Amino acid sequence: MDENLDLLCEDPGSHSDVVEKVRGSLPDDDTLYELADLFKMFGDSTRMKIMFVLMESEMCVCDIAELLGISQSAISHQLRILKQSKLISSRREGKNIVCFLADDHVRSIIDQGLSHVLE
Amino acid sequence: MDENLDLLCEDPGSHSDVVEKVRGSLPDDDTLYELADLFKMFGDSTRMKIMFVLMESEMCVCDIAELLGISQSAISHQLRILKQSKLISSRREGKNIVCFLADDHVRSIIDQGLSHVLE
DNA sequence: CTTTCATATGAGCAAATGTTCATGTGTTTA
DNA sequence: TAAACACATGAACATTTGCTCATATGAAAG
Repeated sequence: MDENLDLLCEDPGSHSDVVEKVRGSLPDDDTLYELADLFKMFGDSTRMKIMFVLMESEMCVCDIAELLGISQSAISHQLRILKQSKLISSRREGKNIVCFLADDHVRSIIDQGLSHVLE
Repeated sequence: MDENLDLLCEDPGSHSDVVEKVRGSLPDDDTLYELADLFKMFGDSTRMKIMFVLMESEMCVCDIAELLGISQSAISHQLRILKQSKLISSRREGKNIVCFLADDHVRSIIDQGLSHVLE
């Protein structure tokens, strides 16, 4: 038995065809880091809450802060990061800065995550 | 102009209908934290690489380590975390532990991320 | 049973992360 | 122009995170 095993860890120099094939199929490093950085945005509960709120309606900073019960400063810091990642945009409207989702991918990414979490 | 503005930050007690409506539409806290924890798994480049590899083929730990040029210990630590999140499973096969994706959502989540990153 | 190979794991450490606090910037209103 | 409001930002701090190094476990081969 086990004659079709091609994973040969004892031989570090010449690995199996499978390993070489997989090596060639990996995305380049830039793409990989960009991708990880993107998902990092969804990996914090404060940012997650902000995006959930903005999925329902655009909203100014202080309303987001009070709705979520998080300090205005904390919200502002996180909004800065989300804007850098091009996930959120904003416009000035009188005294307020109104924030909104900048990318429809946000919805589909969160939905994919939800369908995993909700079994 | 601006007569339809219903964001009233000066009045902290009674906020607009929109804010109240959004508050009711937010998922419960447990779901939110689970979701953030899920995306946290995709937010590290090492774990991302591991999942990319396993999207192509199941593979034992030492092959993953050598293929990615990352220490066996580091890989093992990350695999532990990924298994806790039910994203990866493994089975023993002789001396080796063969790892594989435990959930098809992994593919769809990564694909959604990729379509954002690749414009 | 002893050795070897594959993997797991704990301690320690450096770097990244998220918050608070204080203060700065910019816009509106008095 | 001065005061008030909305938001941004930097420093400081505590926590989390991901790695290395050393060592433990566990199956398999001799």
